[in-house]
Amino acid sequence: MTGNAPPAPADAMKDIVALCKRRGFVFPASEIYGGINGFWDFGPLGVELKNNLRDLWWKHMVTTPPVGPDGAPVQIVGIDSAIIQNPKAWVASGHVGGFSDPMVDCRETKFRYRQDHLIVLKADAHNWIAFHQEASTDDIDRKLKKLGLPVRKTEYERVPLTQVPVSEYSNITGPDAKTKGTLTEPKQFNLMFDSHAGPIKDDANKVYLRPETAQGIFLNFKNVLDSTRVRVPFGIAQIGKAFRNEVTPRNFIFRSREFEQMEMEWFCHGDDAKKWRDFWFSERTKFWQSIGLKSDNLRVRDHDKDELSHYAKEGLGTADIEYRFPFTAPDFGELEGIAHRCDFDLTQHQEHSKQKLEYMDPDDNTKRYIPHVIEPAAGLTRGVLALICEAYTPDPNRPSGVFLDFHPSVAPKKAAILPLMSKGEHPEIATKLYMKVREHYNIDLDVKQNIGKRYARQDEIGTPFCFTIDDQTSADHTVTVRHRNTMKQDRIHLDSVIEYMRTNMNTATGRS
RNA sequence: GCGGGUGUAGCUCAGGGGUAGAGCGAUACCUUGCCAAGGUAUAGGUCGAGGGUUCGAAUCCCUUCACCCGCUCCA
Repeated sequence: MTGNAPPAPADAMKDIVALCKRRGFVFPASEIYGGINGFWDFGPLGVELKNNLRDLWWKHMVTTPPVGPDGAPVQIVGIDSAIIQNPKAWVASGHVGGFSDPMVDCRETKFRYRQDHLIVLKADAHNWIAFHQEASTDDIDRKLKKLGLPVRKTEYERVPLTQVPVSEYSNITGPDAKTKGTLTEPKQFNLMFDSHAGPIKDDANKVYLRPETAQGIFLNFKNVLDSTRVRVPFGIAQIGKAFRNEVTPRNFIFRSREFEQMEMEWFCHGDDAKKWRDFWFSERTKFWQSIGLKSDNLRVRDHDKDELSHYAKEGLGTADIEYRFPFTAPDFGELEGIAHRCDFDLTQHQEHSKQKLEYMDPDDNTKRYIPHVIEPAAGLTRGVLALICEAYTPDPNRPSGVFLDFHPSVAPKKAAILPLMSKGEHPEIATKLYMKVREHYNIDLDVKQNIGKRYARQDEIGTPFCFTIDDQTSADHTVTVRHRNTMKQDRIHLDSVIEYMRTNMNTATGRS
């Protein structure tokens, strides 16, 4: 509203959160009870935005999947599995054993470390020094010197902290500490929520809320093969809630404890994994660009070796599609990971379940193998956040001071019908038009208040088009189209509104 | 989990032991009719929650919750 410059990125996040609440995109969960850390509710506009993204993903994956490298459309089917599965599934997947990271705290420095990241160097019987496993020899020398110990590191015994009994922690000086014995005993941080199936609360009926939707797909691999006519290579897609008991939920809906994933497991022969990984990496990048993440805030990146997950150690690794969120800038945050999971999951489930999960080549019955998996796994919740951040556009030259530059395909409201006056025949014509257009598109009808306030409101929720009925409408059956981004207007015939929206829906930004 | 900050009307914020405030917004009506215009009126708050001190607490003290920033962490 004033002539101020656009807010700095860090401030932008504050404004975005406020806008999301004010206009009904995202509310803090159970807010009237003081909220609950790590949980968020989607409001009337947020759910439309999220559903749009969800439906577009499903369309790109399942309904109209892309054309593969060989020129034929690829084959992907969908499922919707239960959030709670037999707990053995999570033992097999590695989540019960591995989805927890024992942590040690330093009482002196208040730093916290992953126990399995620390190495202990035994300088003598009672002077042990802990280091991060990646500490350079220079770092180690400097630390030894500072503590007055001889610098002879190659001669010292090196032991992972995980192998040091807690009773001997009193000998250890922490990585950033000056005094001995400040490391606490390791604490378990299991990231899986658990519950109990049935009324009795004991270990026998302990169950877990899924920390990823992927496992539900692997558990149904055989069912899908047996009930459909898919042949390798093919994909199984799923969208749904997942739960992680994050130590520190942060950054609005970026890392919450309950979130939504869009995952597709692509089953192929191990020899073809590289080809498909590249294919999906490229397809998934195009997808995000096609729905509006076009700026250089979107980037693609191959994982470093040390980031590889437990299932990808032997494979081609993971490539990330990342977005530069205001709170990560100038860094990027993960939006989607395209992982080569090898045959890890199916092999694990075959071993644990004792069920044959091999694929038999239909052209050659002697060929049996466990397919490899390429997994494009995207965060639906994070996608929504990226769309909002990308759309957020401060503009001091308009009454709202800001507008959301959504691509029309994701905009929660595609258009608003606005009678210029709340009296006379404008509202009647507007209502008629609204009833007609709403059969095709999600739109608003707004009658109250002066036209400027109504345009401002639509700007703030990112509605691409406003159709306004004025006195000329009753004379010659035309309405004005007001474009969100430019605030410019055209006049079109009343009967061509739907056609106009159809032709402009996929391309229109109003910038031209 | 640690350190710092914040919490008063839908939003932005002022107040700082003695009847709860402003601007914007919302609602109704009037006026106007293409970019948050003007007028009149109305509604809306147990000052984040709980406890304590006090004749009296939004204000002082303690506890707690949530959010933000920084650490830490994140398949």
